[in-house]
Amino acid sequence: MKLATWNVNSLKVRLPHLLDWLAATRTDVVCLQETKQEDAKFPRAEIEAAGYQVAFSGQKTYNGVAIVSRTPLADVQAGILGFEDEQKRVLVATVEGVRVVCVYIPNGQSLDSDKYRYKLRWLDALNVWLREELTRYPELALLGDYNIAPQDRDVHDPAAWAGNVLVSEPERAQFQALLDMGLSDAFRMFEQPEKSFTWWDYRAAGFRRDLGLRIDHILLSPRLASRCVAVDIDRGPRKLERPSDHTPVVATLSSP
DNA sequence: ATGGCGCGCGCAGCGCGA
Repeated sequence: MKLATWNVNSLKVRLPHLLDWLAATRTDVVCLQETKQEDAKFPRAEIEAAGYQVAFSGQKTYNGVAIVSRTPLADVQAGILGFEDEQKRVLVATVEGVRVVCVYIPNGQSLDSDKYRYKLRWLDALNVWLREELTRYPELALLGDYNIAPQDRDVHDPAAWAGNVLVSEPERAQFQALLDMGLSDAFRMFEQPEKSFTWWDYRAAGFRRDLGLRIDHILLSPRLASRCVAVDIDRGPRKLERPSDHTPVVATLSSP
């Protein structure tokens, strides 16, 4: 089972990339972020015609998440249970016994911003809800754009990023809190190349110069971590014409 | 590098992303 996450930065623009990528990689489940489309305009028919099912929770202009799966999606729920939030950032569904949690964690903008305080409150709520969800679903995968680079090795230039959102200590502590509840950063379970990034700034030729960050992650519960045989960043889509600024991360799980 | 790009909205130029 191939389980992936990809911030597409507008599904309207990136739908051809998504369909080509699914056909080429035969990915079983992909969590999408920043679809930027209200549900009435979601391209459900195109995705279904490609042989996939899809659940989505979107809004105009900003945010928006979706889960695309070759096999049926059950018990779909949008949002963090018990946390009021107008922003569409969370979608959860069960696929082949796996509780798939798709998240678009807030960016935070800057350390002195209200958006940063929202990000930390949001992460608190996610933590509380996930602990409950984990007890109910021992096979749980948390995939998405975390907007957190967990360690300095996940940052092309840690000195330049010091004091910025995505690398601040409180955010990294929140990421660590997810690991402390028993989840594993699946990417780091394996030997990986140095400078492994999932996002590169559109500006200043960020991708060509490899000025990136690793901020898209797949966290796995112990039961799923024991089934995980590989995790890879697929830089292919980032090389296409009009790419998303993020590229997919893919985990391969062996059969239960 | 703190601009530079790309997106949505909507038809100019701004807010936002990371």
